[in-house]
Amino acid sequence: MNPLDATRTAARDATRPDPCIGCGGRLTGLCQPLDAAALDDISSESERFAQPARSLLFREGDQASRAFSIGAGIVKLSRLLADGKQQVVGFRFPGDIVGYGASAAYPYDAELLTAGSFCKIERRRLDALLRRYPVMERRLLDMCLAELAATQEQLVTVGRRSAEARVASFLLGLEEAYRRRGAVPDPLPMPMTRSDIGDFLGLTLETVSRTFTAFKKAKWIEEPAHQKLRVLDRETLGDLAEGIVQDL
Amino acid sequence: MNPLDATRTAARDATRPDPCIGCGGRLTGLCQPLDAAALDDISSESERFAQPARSLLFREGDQASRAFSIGAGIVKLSRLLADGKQQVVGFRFPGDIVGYGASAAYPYDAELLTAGSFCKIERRRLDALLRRYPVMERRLLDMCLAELAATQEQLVTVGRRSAEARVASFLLGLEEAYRRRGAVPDPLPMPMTRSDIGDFLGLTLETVSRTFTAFKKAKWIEEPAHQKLRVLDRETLGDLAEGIVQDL
DNA sequence: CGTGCTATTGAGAAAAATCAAACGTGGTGG
DNA sequence: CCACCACGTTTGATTTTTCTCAATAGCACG
Repeated sequence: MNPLDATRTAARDATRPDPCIGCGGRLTGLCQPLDAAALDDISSESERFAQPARSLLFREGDQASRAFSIGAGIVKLSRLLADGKQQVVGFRFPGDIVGYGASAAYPYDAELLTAGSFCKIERRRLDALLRRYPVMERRLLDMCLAELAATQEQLVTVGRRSAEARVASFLLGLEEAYRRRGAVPDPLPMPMTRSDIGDFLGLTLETVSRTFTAFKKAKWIEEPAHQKLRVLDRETLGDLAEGIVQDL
Repeated sequence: MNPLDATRTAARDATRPDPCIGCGGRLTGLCQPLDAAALDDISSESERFAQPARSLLFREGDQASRAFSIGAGIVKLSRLLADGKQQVVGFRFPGDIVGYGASAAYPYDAELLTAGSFCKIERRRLDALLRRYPVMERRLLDMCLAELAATQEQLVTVGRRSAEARVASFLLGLEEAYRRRGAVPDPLPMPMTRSDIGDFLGLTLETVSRTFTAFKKAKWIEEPAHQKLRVLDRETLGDLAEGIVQDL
């Protein structure tokens, strides 16, 4: 299970006029299991919009009255602590649902790392849809279970692995996140800063930077341009992530 | 959200002859929203049993063909890494569901810290029940969302807090876990070892031990007996957990 | 009454954080 | 269009926290 992306999505045969929640035309999100009639029904309940990079989808503590489905873009979910430190809870990709949780207020900030397009739905309405379409609720449960598994995996990474293992794990996870959604771009877009990555892995930005430098020197990765990544030695990074070897 | 226990349970009016899944007579788990007819239905699908302390409910990698509901006892979920290190993913309490996840194999060991009693159900049958009783599926989704929030909270604790803050957070979380399930026993049973706690918090057992000693010296907690805990200064521990003060 | 865990305590080592400085670079405005 | 500025990144020196290794002590259980 890859902590970077929570939901698993299977490609679907038909290509329908992009209907609604979590479907960037590829029908890969929450609506994936629905039939045409249901999709029409749902379109009327939800609203699409776009936002620029670095803007906030919502803030920690805001009333959690809306859920969002990512059509395009990458979202960072993060909590700010009393002493100013930050923990990134996860990154979310197209097809993922953001903002649907157990509590009445959002438990973290959601910030766009890239420009993005979304589908917004009132929580109340989404709950009604879930009652009406049990396959949709099933799908949401499966997405939630996948996200839980990913978060537990991330807990292992942060709790018990060395700095190099954490960074290796992040890099492979990023690649895996793209793989799950279809073809892997080459090079991979990597819109997160060293600071974002550090806050995700429980490390400082300096440690992340040093580790990137070391990985580049070792030719395990390269950064052909700003915010572009190419994984050159998947094998070694995997061993490093697992702690089978502890190089550097 | 308390990372120690994932599910929130509301007390219920009627006290029925203990029916099935996750109901230690208190009807607090997955079956909480069901009516009498449904409960009868479900009883026939599930099987009860008990196990002694320190035994395994299942092992990481086992075929995940059964889910378990905890009637009594405390369960530790943990992953073993290649280098022998261990990460405790969470502790589970009566009313919680264990072993129902996204993947075909269990992603962690489940070990009883105390003697426990359980309700076992084939995954296939549980899935059928979920289709038959949408309120049950809804309940499972809510439990999953709560568990996700708790795990994210734990990620913050492990990723960004000091050793003392982590231990303080654990102690308050333990108390909160009991509070959620009714009256808080005094003193609190704390069946986990220093090593279990360390593996939960991403610390060594020595660091946990030292921190406990310091907290006892400061009179913020006491251990009136082996594996018994009393929280004496909730206030200070809370400030410490939040990083508002960094004592010691 | 041993014996095997679990816990405590100490000393030293190591990993990562912190503090600090300089460098690139992308974006903005003159 | 170019210069400048803010921000992200890199790199180095030093400090701190926590880990590791080690030895002892306390208990529960057989």
